[in-house]
Amino acid sequence: MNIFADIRTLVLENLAAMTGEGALPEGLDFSAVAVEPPRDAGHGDMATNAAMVLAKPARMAPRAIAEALAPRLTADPRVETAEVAGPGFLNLRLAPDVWGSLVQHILGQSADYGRSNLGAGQSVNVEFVSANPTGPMHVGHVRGAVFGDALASLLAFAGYAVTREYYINDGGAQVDVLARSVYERYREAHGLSPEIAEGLYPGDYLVPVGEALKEKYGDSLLDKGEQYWLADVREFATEAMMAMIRADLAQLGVKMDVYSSEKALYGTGKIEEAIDELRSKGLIYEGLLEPPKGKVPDDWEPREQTLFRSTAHGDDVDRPVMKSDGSWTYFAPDIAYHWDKVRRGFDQLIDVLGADHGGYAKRIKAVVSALSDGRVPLDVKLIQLVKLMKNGEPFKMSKRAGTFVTLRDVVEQAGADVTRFVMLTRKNDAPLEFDFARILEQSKDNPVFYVQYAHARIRSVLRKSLEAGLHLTDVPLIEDEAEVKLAKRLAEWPRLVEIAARGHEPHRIAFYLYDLASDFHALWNRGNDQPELRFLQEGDPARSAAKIALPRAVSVVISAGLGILGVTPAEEMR
RNA sequence: AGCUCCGUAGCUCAGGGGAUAGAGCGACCGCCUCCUAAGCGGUAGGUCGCAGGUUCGAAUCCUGCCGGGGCUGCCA
Repeated sequence: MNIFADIRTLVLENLAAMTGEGALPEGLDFSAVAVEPPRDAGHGDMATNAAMVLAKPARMAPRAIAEALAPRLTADPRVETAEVAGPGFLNLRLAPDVWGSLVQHILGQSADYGRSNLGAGQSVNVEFVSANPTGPMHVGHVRGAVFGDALASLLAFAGYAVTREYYINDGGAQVDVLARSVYERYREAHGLSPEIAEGLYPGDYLVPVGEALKEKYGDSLLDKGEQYWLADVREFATEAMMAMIRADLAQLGVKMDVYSSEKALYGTGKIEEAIDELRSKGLIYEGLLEPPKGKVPDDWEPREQTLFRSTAHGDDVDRPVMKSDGSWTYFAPDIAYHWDKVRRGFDQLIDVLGADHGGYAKRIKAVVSALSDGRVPLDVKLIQLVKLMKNGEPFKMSKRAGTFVTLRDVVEQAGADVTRFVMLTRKNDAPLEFDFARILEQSKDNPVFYVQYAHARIRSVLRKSLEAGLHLTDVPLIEDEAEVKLAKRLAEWPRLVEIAARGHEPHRIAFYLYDLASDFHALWNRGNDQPELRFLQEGDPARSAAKIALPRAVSVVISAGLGILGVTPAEEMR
């Protein structure tokens, strides 16, 4: 039940009827007609812009349309008043019992309230994290992980069939570096002093991997040339890293549906296939690239390369898929990977990338556009950097200085719930300050506690009411304006879900929950001044039961919203 | 130089064609014999970076400029 959508339908029906009666010209486009909550609550419960939008195409005065529409709307039992206001708004005030039925509906629907059929079962692939398997996940990855996971949950709630996917970059030079680094730790495990050359990964997290390697291979790899052990060590080390990353993700509460391997694309003809597919569309050619604009590298030499004509699909320059020595660039397996996703039949693709990869968005979009003949939309969500702070001071993160902050550090200090919620209190394209001191504080500075506190208060009331043997009812008693305001907020939930899902913006859920909690706390405090508004009414079980229905509906929505964000709704605050 | 994101209250940020632009923090004034004050109410605080354009209507869309972050051939 989405009241805004329902009333919009009512408006559209009446506009159609007016057309039928000749009160409006034929063939008008009603798609811009909106029914929305007004900015100012004094204007009513919802407003429609129908008259203003239609005035010009209908060649009529907005007020004339609005005045003709108003009595038709008030004929519906749900609409109490419809007033023309401002430049032509039609402000609607709904019948008071609408809010009561809404609460009943929410309690009946429970966790399904707000679930939408927006996606209509379309399949969406959300690729996120995709951190290189060369070390533990650090804070920079956390935001992308949380964002991708919450977006996936949001889309599922909005009726999409969602696949969460991680692309393992295990095919490039960096996994060779990993293997060499682990090999040194393997030597160390044998009592030899490791030679961590410049360019190798120095982190301690590889020490146990070296030991495990010794467990498996004994001393059989010692004093052997790289060609002898590189492939085995690489596979061993990559698997160890992926096990670590999976554990990190699990700690954050992220579970992937599919792990795709870059390495698995090599030597199987899949890259060749993908490139051939592009070639068959006339998008592959041998050519020279212009030097980059602006600062030209000193050692620039024009070289003939195999290029992808990405400019035919919106990119700024064509991109090399093959190096001048004939080997693939990193871009080639990316093409094959996205070709694979297209062929698996997804209706939509989403790539969640760090903002530092922003330069790749256009070429990947070009790939998907070319390989799907423009059929499959790809949305690239860029995640801005996380600025680590401590007491308002920037907190530098450096591998060398040993202040390398891992996902594990963050989750162990702040907890998964706090980490997830805070990471979602910014738009993905805005930088985020993550202040350890502030986040550990259990106060109003911390939005997670604010929302959870509201939920905990409701659960507390509910526990008390059950102890008192109350017979709950789904029929609420809504008297006060603070209660009406809260109910209206609940009415916005389905609409908000659709807006957030449409825009791929899970942060809207977090902000909504904050507002909902705020309305709830306001009502709660009103009970301090006006005891008759308290949920639990001494000696009046029937009234108590009716008063509790509204907060129960609030807890249903908070719980659903937090569920989308992957945050546990607290039963109590300790 | 190009591409891209950002510029809204002292600070951190929502809003992203509609009416008088919002929240939190900070400041100031109030509210606990009470379902958890981890809360609530109020006051003060704004040329929505600048200039044009589109529109009945622009913080929102377009163009240009200014300022800041990120990226910018054969690394991933």
